[in-house]
Amino acid sequence: MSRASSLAYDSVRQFILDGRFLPGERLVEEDLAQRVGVSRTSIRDSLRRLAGEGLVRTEANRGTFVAEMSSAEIDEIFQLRAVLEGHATALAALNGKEEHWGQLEQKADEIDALLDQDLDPKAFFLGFQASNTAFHAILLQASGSVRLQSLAKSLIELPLVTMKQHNWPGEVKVRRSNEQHREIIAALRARDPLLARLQVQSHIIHARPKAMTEQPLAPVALL
Amino acid sequence: MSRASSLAYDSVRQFILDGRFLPGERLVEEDLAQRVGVSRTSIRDSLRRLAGEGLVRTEANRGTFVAEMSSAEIDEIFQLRAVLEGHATALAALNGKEEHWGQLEQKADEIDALLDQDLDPKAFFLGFQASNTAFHAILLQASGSVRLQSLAKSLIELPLVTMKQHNWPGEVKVRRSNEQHREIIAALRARDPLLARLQVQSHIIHARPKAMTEQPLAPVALL
DNA sequence: AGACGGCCAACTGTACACAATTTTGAGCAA
DNA sequence: TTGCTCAAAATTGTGTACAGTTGGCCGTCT
Repeated sequence: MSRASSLAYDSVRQFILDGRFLPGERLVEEDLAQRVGVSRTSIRDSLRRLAGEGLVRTEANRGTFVAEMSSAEIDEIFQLRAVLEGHATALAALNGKEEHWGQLEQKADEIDALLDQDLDPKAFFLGFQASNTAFHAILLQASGSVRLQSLAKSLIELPLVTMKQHNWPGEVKVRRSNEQHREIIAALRARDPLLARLQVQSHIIHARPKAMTEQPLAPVALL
Repeated sequence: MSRASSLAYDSVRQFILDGRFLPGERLVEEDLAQRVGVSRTSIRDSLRRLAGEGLVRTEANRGTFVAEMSSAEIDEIFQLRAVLEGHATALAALNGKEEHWGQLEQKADEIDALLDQDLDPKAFFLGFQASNTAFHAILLQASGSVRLQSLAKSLIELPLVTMKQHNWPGEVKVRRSNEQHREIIAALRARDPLLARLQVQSHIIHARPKAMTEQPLAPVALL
């Protein structure tokens, strides 16, 4: 599973996350093979992996399609993230090292720097997304649980398939979100697993795309 | 991904869960292909899927091996199960239908029936495992969250790769475990999400294989 | 017109052949 | 014996050909 195969995987994944293929769209194997410059074999390999991660859906003898997600499903995913990352944070408060807190702070600083920079919306969003994703990745890493890390990581990127620019967060939301990041770091430094967990849960629940919460949400039932 | 492919997947999966291939053992593609009676292509497909579920581990250009799990990892998995199934149960208490409670009760009855039957250890264990797995599957189904269901299901079967007969639960543990099942059903009937979650968490933490808990465990940090 | 049925094109599923890489082990030197 | 080198064998990675399935198009019959 070397060169061609991982190139295929990275490329197709990128196509989907870029929005170059929209949710529900059919992914024709030979077409992808030509675009990436490898054979169908490697493309099929990557489609299987992506199906395992939930980014695409495969129907027998009919093809594979970019995953479509209803707002209910996205909400489900955010609740699961709250549960899993909350747990990860509690573990991090117990097991994490000093170096992790520093790395988290660095990502929070990056986000504050973006806020001072007055960029156009797209650049701002991409920058925020990069730093924010990194923040949560460090949190997961600090938990020390490899399995938890990979479960949560795949959940985190699922909504990106659907979340396009209509629900980019504004500057105000980002500012508030980063304040929460600081509070999380403080709870971790204090080695308070309960507080840290609650703050992460709240942080993630608040981060749900707002456009999709017009209809009444199912109760969160976190605690 | 029809006949040959799903036959390959089911067969290889069964080989691993049966213990016909032991943890750490190398899975040679052509060997599997001959045993199952399909071509390497289909075998490779199934190995990719199994790798996604964590049942095997694939190293580039070196082959794929049955997953090995340390007792620390197994403990990690049980903690994750407690978190996820606890959440599922809270959702079930809110969303579940009457029919679900009946199905759960039926599985608990099956386990009680086994206890009265005085079988040999292996038959007893297999019977218990079937009913117990079904119980937890119904619980997940009652949560109404498809994503949560598939995440938890793959976690549930991971330890089966390693758990061989040296840590089969005795009759006493099974009896206690089924009493917990009854308590969970009662909490669901009462539509008490908090109580139901706590009972499921406690139930799963108690179900951790005991042989592996001789060394001091990491704090559970569930709440 | 509408429904039925069969043919054709497009695509997925499977097998196999060849290329690339790793592992094995025989031969040899220290 | 131990360690090293190198070539053969075994095994995985990739490409391609062919088989099987699906869905649409078009003609025919009612």
